[in-house]
Parts: sequence; structure tokens; C-alpha cells
Amino acid sequence: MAGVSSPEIRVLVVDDDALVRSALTMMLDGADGIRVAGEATDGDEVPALVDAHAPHVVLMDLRMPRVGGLAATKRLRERPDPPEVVVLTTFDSDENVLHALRAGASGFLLKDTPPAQIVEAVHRVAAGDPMLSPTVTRRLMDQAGADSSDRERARTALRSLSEREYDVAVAIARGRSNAEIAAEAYMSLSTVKAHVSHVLAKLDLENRTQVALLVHDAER
Amino acid sequence: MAGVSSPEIRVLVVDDDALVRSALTMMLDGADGIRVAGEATDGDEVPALVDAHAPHVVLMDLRMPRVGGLAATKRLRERPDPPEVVVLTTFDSDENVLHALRAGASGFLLKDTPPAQIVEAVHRVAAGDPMLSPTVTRRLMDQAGADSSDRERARTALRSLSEREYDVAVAIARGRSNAEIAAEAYMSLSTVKAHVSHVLAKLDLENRTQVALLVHDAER
DNA sequence: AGCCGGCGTGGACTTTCGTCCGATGTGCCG
DNA sequence: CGGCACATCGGACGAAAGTCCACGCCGGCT
Repeated sequence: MAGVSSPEIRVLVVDDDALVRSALTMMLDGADGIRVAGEATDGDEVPALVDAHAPHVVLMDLRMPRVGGLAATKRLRERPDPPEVVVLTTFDSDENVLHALRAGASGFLLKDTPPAQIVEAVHRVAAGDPMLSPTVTRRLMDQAGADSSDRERARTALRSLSEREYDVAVAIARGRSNAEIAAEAYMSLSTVKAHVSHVLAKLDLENRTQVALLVHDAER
Repeated sequence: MAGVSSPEIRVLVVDDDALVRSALTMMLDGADGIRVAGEATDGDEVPALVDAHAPHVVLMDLRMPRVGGLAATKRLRERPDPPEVVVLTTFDSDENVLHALRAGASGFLLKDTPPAQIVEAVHRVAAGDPMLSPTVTRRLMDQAGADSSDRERARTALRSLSEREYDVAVAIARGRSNAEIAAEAYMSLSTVKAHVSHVLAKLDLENRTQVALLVHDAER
């Protein structure tokens, strides 16, 4: 595990709790090619410290006074050549996770993560790979798995449609009216209606809104 | 890293390629509390070997003749007290990943994963934690992130609705007709229509189908 | 107090949707 | 060849969806 390409990974630790900061610094500094280049107690202080030390990785607490970890992360990632961000938090609520990912974090760890894994996370993220807490990974997996089951059913149903019927169903799922569909597909209003009726019958649905929802599920 | 709770993790290696099998067995057997309990060349052989050796983890290739890795995984996970499954494959196409997750795999690794990480994956999965290839993790993260951005916009729009209007919008997103909504919410048909009109105006949409799609996005 | 704006409730009216007839033409399969 | 599914269109009709106007209520603003 020794002898990485870049000789030293510079890390910035951001947390308002002095105890947490020192614990993190102690476990990281000196460990396996990692050096803690600085500490911040607030999202406000981050930009200056990043300017000063150009860290490769920022370990960021989410819950901080004044400028929180989310906002700080978002701003960081808008820079040219931004550092990778690993979010460290106590709770892995859905909200937290999604916002952190959206803000551009490459890592999401719970604070009770064993030290060895935090060290590992820094290495991985510095190498451009993501690193998530097992519980978070599991949640994303479950979500993806559940999604795909809906998809399968919806797709199977849609296979029973003929080509034109399918076109019309897709147009419905874009929110188009029958008149719009007729214009776009160069057919008469009567024809569109006929197709719609067939679609409803074949899919065993009652109205176009249900068609839209089913097609939407199939596509996602 | 030595001294795990269970003294030995039993692994079953399933791959139709003899070279891959021996490579995996060599890197795993004896490594850090892991023992390769058996090898199979086909999904067909898996049940008997699982019965015989009761492995904790099954390393499963996806592309195999006869009974493929997906089907084998699905059947395995339907057993009482099933082993954890780590899918090993050359390609991480969306289809592969989703189907594997849906089949109940707890791990998904590319075959070019460095040996140390494969060993680590076995340990993690045996402990009940998931383990995904970085590229797969990244993809799930991107998907979740993108989803959430749509959600945000949709939710913001929905906040402008009053309580009743919101109720009606949600009912529309369930595919309900105005008459059904009126019955369920104890109001007259006229009232429902009025609410629908207000919803359309506030959300700047043209018809109920578009409402359904927007609400659907907001909820997912 | 008076006024105004949003809300929930409706009725009357217009437009769109969906169904049910009909018809024609095409291509494909047994 | 004779069906059969598909795609196309028309008309007519009932049902559903949407628009418009109106009323009473309530809370805030002047």
C-alpha cells in the first residue's frame, strides 16, 4: 500500500467541534502518505485555507454554524480544479445524502466509521474514486433495484403495443394533447383517438393520464 | 486486519473459465481468513455445492453457458439463510448492474479489480456490507444526484399550491378522474374542476397529464 | 372599520377525450 | 385465397375535462 504516485495527499479538516478535528487530524496526519494541511471550524474559512494549502481532499462536516457544509461544498466544487470533498456526518438521512451528492461530494461517511476506513476513503477519493458509507451504498442499491422492478413490468406491458400505438403512448407521456399528436405525427385527429383507445384497451387503463405514468415508469 | 469474529470465511467461486477460477482461488485461498470451499463452472452446479459446503460468499460470473449468473443468483437468494453473492463481470453495463442488484447481489465488481480489493470485498460482504466497483458506485451517485435535481424543481413548484389544490394534484398523479377525486375528498365535481384549473394556472401547465408527470417527479 | 386577496365552494358553459359505429387499404400468414 | 392485424379516416355521441363567473369566508393591510 506504500509508494503512491503522488508523494503526499494534503487534507483539509473542516468541523466546528475541536474534539472531532483533533481526532481526525491525529488519525490522518502521518498515516500512509497523508498530511493534514489545515483545519477550519466553519464553511466561511474554507476558501482561504484552500487557497493557501491547495488540499487534494477536504473532509467536511455537514452541520456547522454560519456557512454549513453543503454550501461550502457547492462553492468549492465551482472552482477550477476543485479538491475532492468527503462529507462526514452523524446522520445519513436521505436529505443529507442527496444534497451532498448534488453538491458534488465524492464521499459520504458516517462519523462512527472506523479510522482505517476514513484513511482509505481519503486515498480513494484522492484517486478520483467515490467512497460511500455501507448504509448509503445499500440505500442507493435498494433504490436502483426497486426502480428497475417497476420498469420491467411497465416495459413488458408496452411491448403489446403496435408501433403507432407506441408512438402515441409516448407522446401522451410528454403531456401532448390529441390535436398536438395529430399535427406532429401527420395523422388526423380521428386516427389519434383510435390509437389512444387501442392503447387504453391493451394496457387495461382508463385514461391518458395513467398511460403517461406507465410510460414514464418504463422509460426512466 | 487479522482476528475477525468468524474464524474462516468460506467462498464458492463460480466461473466457466478455468483460468479465472484458478486465479481467483489462488488470490483468495489462504488470504486473511478466507478459504475457497469449492468451484463451479456453471450456475447449474451451484445449488449442490452450496448444499455441500454452505459458503458464506459466492463469487459469481455473469456470463456463463446454460444457467447464467443472474438466474443462479436469484435462486440462491430465495433459499433460507442464503449466502452473500458478489457478481464479477467484465462489463458494467446498466442492464447488468440493475439486474444483478435486483437478483439480490450484495457486491458488483469488475474483473480488472485489483486482488486486494477483491479480498476486501469478500470480507465486507461476509460482514453484511455491500461492495461495489467504483464506477458502479459513481453511476448510482450520479443517478441519485440527477434525480434529486428534478425533484427539487418539481417540489418547489408544488409549494405554490394551496392544501386542497395539492390534494387534487396528488390524486391526479394517481390517475384518478375528477369524479373519483370528488367522491374521495367529499366535494362536488365543480369544486374539483375549479381546483384543477387553479393547479394548471399556478404550475403553468396545459392539462392534467402534465400535472401527473410533475407530481410524479416530485415524489419519486 | 373598510378593503383586498387568497381560499374553498359551486353552477353554467365550451372544449377535449374516449367510444362506437362505419369504411378503405395494406401486408402477412396459413 | 381468405382471414387477421395494422394503420388510416369520418361522423356522431356521451362523458370527462377545463374555463368562466359568482358567492361566502377569513386574515391581513390601510
